[in-house]
Amino acid sequence: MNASLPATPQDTRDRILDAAERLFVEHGFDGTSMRMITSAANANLAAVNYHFGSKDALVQAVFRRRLTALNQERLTELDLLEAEAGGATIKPSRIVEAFFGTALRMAADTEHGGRTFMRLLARTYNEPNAFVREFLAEEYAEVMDRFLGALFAALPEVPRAEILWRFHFMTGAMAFAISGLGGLYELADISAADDNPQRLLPRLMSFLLGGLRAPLPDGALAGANN
Amino acid sequence: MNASLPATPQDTRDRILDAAERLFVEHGFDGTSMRMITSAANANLAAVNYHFGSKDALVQAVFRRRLTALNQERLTELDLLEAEAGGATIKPSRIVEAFFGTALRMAADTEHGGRTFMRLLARTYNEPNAFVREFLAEEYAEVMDRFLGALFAALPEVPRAEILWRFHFMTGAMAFAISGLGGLYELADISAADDNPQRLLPRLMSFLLGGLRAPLPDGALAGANN
DNA sequence: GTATGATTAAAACGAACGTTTGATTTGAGA
DNA sequence: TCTCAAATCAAACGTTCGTTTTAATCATAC
Repeated sequence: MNASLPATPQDTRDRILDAAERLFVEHGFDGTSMRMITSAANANLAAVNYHFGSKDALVQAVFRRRLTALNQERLTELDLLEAEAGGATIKPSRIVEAFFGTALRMAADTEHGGRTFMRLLARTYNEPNAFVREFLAEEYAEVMDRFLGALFAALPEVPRAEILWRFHFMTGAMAFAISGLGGLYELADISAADDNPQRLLPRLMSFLLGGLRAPLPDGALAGANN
Repeated sequence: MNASLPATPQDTRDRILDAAERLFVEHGFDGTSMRMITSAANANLAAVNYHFGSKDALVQAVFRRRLTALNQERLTELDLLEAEAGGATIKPSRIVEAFFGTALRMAADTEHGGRTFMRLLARTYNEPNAFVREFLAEEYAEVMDRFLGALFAALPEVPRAEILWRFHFMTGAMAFAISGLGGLYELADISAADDNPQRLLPRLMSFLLGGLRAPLPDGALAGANN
């Protein structure tokens, strides 16, 4: 009678993670209750606390499941770039592509939930929840250190503060790129939207590199700690 | 004994709005309870429902208090630009400055709560809460229409889809600029941070204009609905 | 076949939520 | 001074929250 049958324990865990991921994007962490999650996952209410311990631990598990792999992929790509350069300077565009390209490629994967997860990640950058921020800061620490270091080395003539901020701006553009054009553009000739996900990466990359290479603001070189 | 005394009715309303604004930034809408708000505002628990009707209505009031004025200022600046140009094309940089400059100038005002509000606004762009999204879409409708139309006219050779997306990317960069460097940059030579709010606007503007003027991605001109 | 450990199920826990009620206090005009 | 509407207050409403408990069920090795 049932198509998928009693569901092995591993199944339940994964169904909960999938349901939570999707609901967190839609309603946020606080706006998603345990009952919403478990009923969407066809699991008992107590299943979350049994498998994960608490709601907070579930949130962490949702991130860890994919974020660790994403950041590992980023580090691997950077390793390749540095090995390839062999001590010589790396083109900044390659570094930017390694960081933001991996994210957008994962966001383009609608089959295995990559898109859902990246949308969650994008909207979590500005999450006020304290323990989520701390958790993400820890997960990102090494990646940020490596990529910013690589950009500092690739752009020795640019003050580090400018690079830091521009990387932050680029992250904001990426987050919005992944979130998609919201409901704010409906009046403005929606026919022009063209939200083909295939074109999103080259679109974003052009913008990011244009911003990164832009002339420095007045006074950026005067007395800056380079 | 009391410094500010029994508090006139108008005071209570404003104290509630101020407290809510601040707490929403810190904990989000769902993470901020009526009891947190009223106790932070030195008001009775029932005061919110008395003055505003409901928690949702309070959220709307928090936005309306400042957002309407901000968007009005944006429209006025655009009116000036168009009158000044008198039918001729307007420099895109002027349009970008009119939209994002007003926001960042409000964000630089720490005295009258402008900074707090803009941080709230920035982190609300990705808010999943349905009724907040609808409310913001309505508040922004005219502004988006006018500014995108102005950019379309100022950049007639650029496909509208590209302009639309780049405006979206710029908004993301602005949102992150206002939110500030989070806890993600602590490992990477925090001494280089230099978060002087005076320098934020020129920094962001250089980046935005660089991104807006960047070469179009391959295929952007081929068969695009310009 | 039965013992065993892992998983699911149903029910209840106290706490916190947004909201409402009804009484009390306040302050300005008649 | 009295009046009355506006504002504040303490208390309680019913609901939902995350979590815990206890029993039933399952798979598997002996």
